[in-house]
Amino acid sequence: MSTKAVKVRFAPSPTGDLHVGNIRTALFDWAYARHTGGVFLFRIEDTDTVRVTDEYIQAAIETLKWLGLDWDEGPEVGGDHGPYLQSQRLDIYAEYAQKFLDQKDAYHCYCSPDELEAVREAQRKANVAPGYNGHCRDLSQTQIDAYKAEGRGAVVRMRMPDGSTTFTDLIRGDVSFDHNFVPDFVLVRADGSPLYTLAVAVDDILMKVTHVLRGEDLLSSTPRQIRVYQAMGVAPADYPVFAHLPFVMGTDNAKLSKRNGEASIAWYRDMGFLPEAICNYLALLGWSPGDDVENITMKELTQMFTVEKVHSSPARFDMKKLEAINGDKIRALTIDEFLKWSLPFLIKANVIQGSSQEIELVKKALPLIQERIIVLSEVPKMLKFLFISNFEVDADSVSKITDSGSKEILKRSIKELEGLLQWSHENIEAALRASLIEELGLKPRIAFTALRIATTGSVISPPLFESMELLGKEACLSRISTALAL
RNA sequence: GGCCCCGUCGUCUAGCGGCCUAGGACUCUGCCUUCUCAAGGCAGCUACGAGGGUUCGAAUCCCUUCGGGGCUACCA
Repeated sequence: MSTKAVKVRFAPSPTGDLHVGNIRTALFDWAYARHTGGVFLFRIEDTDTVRVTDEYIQAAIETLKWLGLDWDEGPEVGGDHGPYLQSQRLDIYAEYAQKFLDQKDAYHCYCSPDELEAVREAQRKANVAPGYNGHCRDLSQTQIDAYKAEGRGAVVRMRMPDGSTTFTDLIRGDVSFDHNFVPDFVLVRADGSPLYTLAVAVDDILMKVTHVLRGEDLLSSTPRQIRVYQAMGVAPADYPVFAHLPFVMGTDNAKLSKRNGEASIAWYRDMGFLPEAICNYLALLGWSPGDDVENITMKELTQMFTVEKVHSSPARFDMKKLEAINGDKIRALTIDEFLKWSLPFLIKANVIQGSSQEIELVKKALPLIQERIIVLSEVPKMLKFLFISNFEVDADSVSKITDSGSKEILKRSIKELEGLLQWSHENIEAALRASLIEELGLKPRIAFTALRIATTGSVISPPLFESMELLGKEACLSRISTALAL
């Protein structure tokens, strides 16, 4: 790897929405590129045309943008080694496939899928490592002609020489694979389209990628990539360096699914998780800055991140911890930032339409709820009472204010509040405490709960007096009267 | 089955031969604070998968074993 500048790539195959495992990989790729002052390259691996869709590709691009993982080369931003969609590089792969064929590094294989499956089945029964048996490795011209006459299609298969492949994984150390367990593999389908095995290796070389940080599931395919580099004539010193990241698993079982936390990142966005919180949390999965540091910014991540500190063992995804971090991040927001993040949720929930008066009120109310929520989607729920015109008390709270004690509290409150000259939360609190707590001798909890239900409609609300101040005198009195009539 | 990877509290982790009667965070429990809910503060519960070595000394090194996972496609 010498001293050349670092270039890291994130190359997902968008066969669905990016999930947290993909994101974690992207995050580490990005962090490593930024840490080293290198280049972050984003490539779309869409050689699996039946499973990859344009929608998923677009979603992947949007997701990276939303997370703040900006790339230096790739879709939308371009670069000197494009195009960055593999579907637009087909001629390049065809060229290399032909070269490998010419060099006898690869050969045409005429075995049908059924025949191959039969071979594997027999191997499994015989307790032998399943894999291609080399049937078409050294076909004579007459055999080839015969197959062609049969109308058989042919895939291009890479010849794995005897021996073994050893490479140094930055996270796992030296890893070695005996070629007896790495069968000849397919580079090009019978229809002429390239496979991941070909495209990934060709692109990493052509795009001058120096570091491949990817999921652990690709570890055992590394010898195949290296085989392609060899066939391309690349000197070993110019091979990318590999680092296989541990998995992110679900809470209970192996793979992340909707069962244990949503797999799709879109869900987190809709729930109101901040990108910074997601990145912070994901950074802690399989990596640690040490020194008991946990709450870090994106900037600090790029400063501290090193591949050497990445673990080799898998981590389980824990929604609770993500929520805790999200709460921390929300509390760390300035009011203007908090406002910017909250507005879309309020509008989407139809709590406000977005007028400037509404926004002013939201801005005043936000400090009251900032330390009370863990996700942004709670904002509408908590502020709704300030904006609804046809106010109603929560069905399950009604019974708590219809007893005579509560009615007395509400009556007294109206009397006190009507006489208030200046409608500030300090004045409201002082007047109510004097009357309800000191004169009537009520417990604050009892007195204020009744009032809370009457004014906000719920037993749970932002701080009562501040809420009343924001609601306004008229609305408060009107709501209390309405509650009294229940 | 074969090949490969992995193994510290429930979870994420610190630890890289003595500082460890194993630290932090999240969760959970209790308490304090308190107008609800939170936030905050304090306290508590709980871990080196097992068995052998090496060593004066091991969570840290070696071996075995058990357990988990990945790959084994004309998916990536």
